[in-house]
Amino acid sequence: MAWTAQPRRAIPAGMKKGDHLFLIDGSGYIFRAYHALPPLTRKSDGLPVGAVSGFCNMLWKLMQDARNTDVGLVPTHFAVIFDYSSKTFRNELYPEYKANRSAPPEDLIPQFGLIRQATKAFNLPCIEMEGFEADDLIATYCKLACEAGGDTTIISSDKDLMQLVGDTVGMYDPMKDRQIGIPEVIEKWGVPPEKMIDLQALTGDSVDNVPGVPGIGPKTAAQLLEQFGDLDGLLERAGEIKQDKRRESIIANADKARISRQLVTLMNDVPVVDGLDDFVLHAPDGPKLIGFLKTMEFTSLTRRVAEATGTEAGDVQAVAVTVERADTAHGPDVGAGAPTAAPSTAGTNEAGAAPAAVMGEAAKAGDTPSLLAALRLEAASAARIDAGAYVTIRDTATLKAWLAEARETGVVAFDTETTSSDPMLADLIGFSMAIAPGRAAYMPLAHKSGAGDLLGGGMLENQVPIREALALLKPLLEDRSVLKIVQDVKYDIVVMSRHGVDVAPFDDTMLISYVLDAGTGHHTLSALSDKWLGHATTPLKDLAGSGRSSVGFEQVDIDRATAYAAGHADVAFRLWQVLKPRLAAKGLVSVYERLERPLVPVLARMEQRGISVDRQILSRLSGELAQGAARLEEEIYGLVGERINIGSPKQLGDILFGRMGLPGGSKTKTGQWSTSAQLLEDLAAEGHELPRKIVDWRQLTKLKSTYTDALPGFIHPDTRRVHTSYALAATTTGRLSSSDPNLQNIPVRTAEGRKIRTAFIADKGHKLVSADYSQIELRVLAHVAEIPQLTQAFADGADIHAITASEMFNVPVEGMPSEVRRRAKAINFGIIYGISAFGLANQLSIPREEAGAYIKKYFERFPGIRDYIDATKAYAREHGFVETIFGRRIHYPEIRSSNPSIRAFNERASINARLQGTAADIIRRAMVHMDEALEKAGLSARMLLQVHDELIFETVEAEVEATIPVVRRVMENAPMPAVSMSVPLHVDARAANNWDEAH
DNA sequence: ACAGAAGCTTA
DNA sequence: GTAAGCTTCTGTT
Repeated sequence: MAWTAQPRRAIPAGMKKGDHLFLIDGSGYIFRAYHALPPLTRKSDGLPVGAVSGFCNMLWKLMQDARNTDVGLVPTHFAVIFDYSSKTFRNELYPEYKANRSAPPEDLIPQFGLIRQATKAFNLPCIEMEGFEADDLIATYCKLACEAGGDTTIISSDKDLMQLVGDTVGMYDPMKDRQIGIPEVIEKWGVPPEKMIDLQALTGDSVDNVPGVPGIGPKTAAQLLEQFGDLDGLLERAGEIKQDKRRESIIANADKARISRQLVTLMNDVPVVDGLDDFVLHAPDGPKLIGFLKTMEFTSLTRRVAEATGTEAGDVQAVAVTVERADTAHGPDVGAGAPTAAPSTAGTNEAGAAPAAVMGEAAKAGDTPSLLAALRLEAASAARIDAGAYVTIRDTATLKAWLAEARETGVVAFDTETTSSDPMLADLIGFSMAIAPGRAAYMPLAHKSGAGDLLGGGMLENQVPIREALALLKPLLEDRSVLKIVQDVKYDIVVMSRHGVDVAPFDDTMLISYVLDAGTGHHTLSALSDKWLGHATTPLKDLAGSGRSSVGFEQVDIDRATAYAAGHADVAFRLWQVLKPRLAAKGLVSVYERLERPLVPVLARMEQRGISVDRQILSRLSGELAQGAARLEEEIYGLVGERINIGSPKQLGDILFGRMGLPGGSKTKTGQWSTSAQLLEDLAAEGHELPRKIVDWRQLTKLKSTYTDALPGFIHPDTRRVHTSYALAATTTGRLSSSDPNLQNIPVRTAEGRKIRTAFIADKGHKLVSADYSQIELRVLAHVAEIPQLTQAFADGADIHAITASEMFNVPVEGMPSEVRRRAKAINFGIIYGISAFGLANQLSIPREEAGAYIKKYFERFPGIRDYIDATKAYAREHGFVETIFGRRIHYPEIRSSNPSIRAFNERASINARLQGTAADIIRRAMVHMDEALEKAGLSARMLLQVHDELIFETVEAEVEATIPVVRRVMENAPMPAVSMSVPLHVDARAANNWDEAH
């Protein structure tokens, strides 16, 4: 139905019973849309319009939806409410209110004005008032509407507004398509709307700087309000609270709670100028609205509005918009900051060139990558995902039809459903695929009846047999002309590889997101779906339950499994359409193509190979550790006088610093005594017997529980090797991480710990080869900061810490005292970590002033490093990210925080990220090139493990001598040809029967 | 049963 | 001072 069909009210008159007022929290929406939607959607002239696009889509959708909903949700009155300025009457109440709000992001600033213009283009009133927040105006209009007998719906999900919810006032969250009434408020916060004020007064709000009562969160607050009725009752009878800390905190902070209550209470008697009769809804002026939308280049919304209003879009001219530009000429624009030396050839993988028809109808000649990216996003965020529309594939004929269609389009998203999150143990239960947005299917393969007896229930009927299914899938999954889209493809590659299927070529939505947005959150399917599609995926536990009562996916009802699994393929497909063009738009294609995608099969092979671990060695060590720990336990009990739980820092602290009265006890942030190793070591150095024994006990029990006892449990029943799992997208800097088990933190520093490494062994007739980069991060620093002395020292193969000490303290390297070198070494590490006087002082156990003096001295001798640090901070602050020398971006969205410690932390992290991230890129490149180099050299060596700057191989004994030079060459030349470093890289390599001796 | 804190392992 | 993951204890769900 066309919009113009909306019944008009002839005469504007206030409001009457049955009327319905819609109030949009415009300011809240802007910020939410900005953060939820693409960071950098831009119009073709560079104007950032992501939030405006979201706002217009929302407004339009809201009106369409509202018209289709039951009676009572059709608006008769409509207004959009904005904040006027940051200073309000609350600042007089409490000067710190919202004081830690940082300035809006640069690319959001021009959008404030545009959103007001959008509101006017929709023919809607745009309401704001100096000295009051939008929330106060909303409260006031709610009250006016209620008094007039009308209903109100507030378009927002802000908890600050929930206090207004009542019989005639509801809320609606347009992003999650969720109505919020009294039951929803109670469900979310545990209190009815009228108690929200008291709840917020207790919990406070760190974003707005509302203090609240420290230590009281929403759960505790709700429980207290339940018990005491309201805040006043609680404050009066606070003495009755049983928990010591809670009682004390509430008594001590009663004033804060009272001021917080004033701050969060919305004012509902603002002297507003516009009355409700000004809000009577009028039909939009088609040409006026379309003119605006055209100007903003929101093509698909323009088309939809034109259809609905019966306007011919082609007849409408774009209009002028006024923009408060922060700096559109130099903003973080697409294509800027491309890697200086990374080549950007298409590569040999057909996956790089998806068929134009699939990549999008909009990709016509003349369109820029960023325009395509913007169009994709607009379409995706407006689309609805219907889980009821998916198909269940139950026979080979249907499967063949889907496979034929996938081959035709050349692109297919798929996902596997299995029995385990460990791909080496996972059994295939089902397979889902999507060939276009909304066109997805699930093929159950091994679902069982839920009514399982001890034998686990029988296999259900009407499922394609796994062998047949795999035989049909294999040609498609291996077809070089069909691109497979998968979220976290390494998992599926390992699973399919165990069934003899070699998945290629592929795109991985998780990795694309990681390249685009490292540092801005997680890259799981659910997070990406929320962020880009505005679609909440169903948690697995909704289907399979959790904990004790959970069942395997094979027990999940097939209809529900279809909605879930096909939904994943559908979402992956849509995400790919949105995210892939953004790589080109932001100049990040080569990072994805060179550092991410090719590493996936390399890591999949490493994980599948695993490494041999000697059970007997671990078992013997475990016994020794148990004995040592038991002896220490008896000695500790003797000294303490009772059998405390040594593993409980709480009990330990109470005994050591409470009962025994040892000195120097400091506090953790929860107020407990600190019993850190550092502190116990200090006490031991003062001659106390007990702390030494505790430190020793901790070392033994740590080694036992984390390593000697846990590792045997990871030995695979079939391969009899240990298969770790590498995460490609878990760190912000580009490093890998390892888990299940983590083989990147196997002990090495102490003799006791190193024994664990002797259990990692080569097969019979084989050797382990360990090759590690020497000082790679300092070499990267010397290169990027262009420090002549350091570059020269590395070129000479000199002792870098000694050279640093010599420069700083004017002492010759010959005969240098080890203490002098140790301090220089600590400073060098400090630089890599984004040095602070506080941290260096801690590390060296010296006064902060002295540490500060060292740093000052260091910068005098190496002014280039100070310049590098300053330039990095400035760049990060301007752009919100830093880059490695290969163009990898690492984002620091909080770097402009007004909180000095948050800001300083982000500055240090960004300084470190360029160095750590570049080193991570270098070893990634080495790993990508390694297998081919070994094969070319006719060597059978296989890469098994990566530990950040070290690679561990297994090779037949006879080839050890030939392997080491190849490995060194590949690692040392890894930056080439993309980057030619001014500092040589150096790799040490050794071979031995176990990891301890090889390292 | 789960979440957070504390502590410890690595580069 | 950077970047991770795992275990134990503790308090809450």
